[in-house]
Amino acid sequence: MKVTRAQIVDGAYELLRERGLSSLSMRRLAQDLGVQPGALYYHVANKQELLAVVAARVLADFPASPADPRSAAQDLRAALLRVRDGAEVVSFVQAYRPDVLTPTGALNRLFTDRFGPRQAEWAARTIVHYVLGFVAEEQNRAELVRAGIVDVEPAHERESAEAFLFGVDAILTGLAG
Amino acid sequence: MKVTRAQIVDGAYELLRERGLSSLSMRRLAQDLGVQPGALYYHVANKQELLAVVAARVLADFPASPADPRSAAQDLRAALLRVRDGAEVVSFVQAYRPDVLTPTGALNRLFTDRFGPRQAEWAARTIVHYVLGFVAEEQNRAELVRAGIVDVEPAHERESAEAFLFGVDAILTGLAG
DNA sequence: ACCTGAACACCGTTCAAGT
DNA sequence: ACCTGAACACCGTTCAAGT
Repeated sequence: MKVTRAQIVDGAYELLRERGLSSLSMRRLAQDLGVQPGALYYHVANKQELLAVVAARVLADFPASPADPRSAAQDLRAALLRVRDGAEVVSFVQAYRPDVLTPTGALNRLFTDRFGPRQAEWAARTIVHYVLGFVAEEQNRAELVRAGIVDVEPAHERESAEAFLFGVDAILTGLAG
Repeated sequence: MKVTRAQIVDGAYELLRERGLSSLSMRRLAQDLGVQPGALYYHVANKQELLAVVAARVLADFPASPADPRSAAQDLRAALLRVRDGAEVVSFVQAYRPDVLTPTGALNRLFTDRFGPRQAEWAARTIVHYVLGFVAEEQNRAELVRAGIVDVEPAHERESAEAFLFGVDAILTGLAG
């Protein structure tokens, strides 16, 4: 059996999207691809590097040049929600591969007319931290509900979106003032 | 050899504090306590439950009744920074044991005079999400530097505190407006 | 060049059997 | 009541040997 790097990345992304982070192991990925675990390491340095590429794919449909910070925040949340544990993976990768995180860069640009470079960066990170924290909690709860560990009905999307925008608008109002 | 639940919790907390989350395994903890891994499960249901108790201890020196949201945010950050991976552990526990998270409750109370109960809750969560996200990134970077994976000099505490407060003040200004 | 087989050093959790 | 011994079903990673 043969695998390409592209197949590995595709497989990892699909595994994450539909089974979640706890199912995304190198061994299971290898099995899905019909190959021995060691074979993956010929195409990929290690799991961290693979996760970085997968995180970039999660963020792929986040627009490169969003119109305004408010819709950028909503787009970021939407992109993260499309993949199980999306926020957790992106948070993890953000720490050691900040360059993968296009949203921070895009938001940064939206603030450079209002702020100096330092504060534009801080403003962008404030939004991103909030969005990642909010969505991570949403998705963690969803995972626990799925696993039957927690039986609290997850809030309806209507209410979640409302709570989400409350925070976004507070931050943006504060940044504007 | 005998262990008490208190010894297990103390040991887990110490292991986390000085060695970090990646060293906090049930097997290593058992070894530190001079006991077989299975023995732990007589005192603790599973690792998740143990982490919930440890997270509560991380937050133990967060004041129960902070004076104002700004100092509450700083106190929360300080409490998290005292323990390696403190933010990650608290974030993880927050999802399935929100009751352990006293900070949200304390912040909630500080907002109830300005807002209705729904919005006070949202306001509190906005702050907490931001703080957890900010500190998680700080600590993740610190871990990667320690591991030699990333060699970027971590920002000085002066600058980190400044960036942190920039976000806190933006959020609080927005909430006030 | 790329993969297999097999190992190394780990995990969390369970449970009969011991004391 | 509490612990041990031993197992089960996993991990990520490495690497000689094969093709």
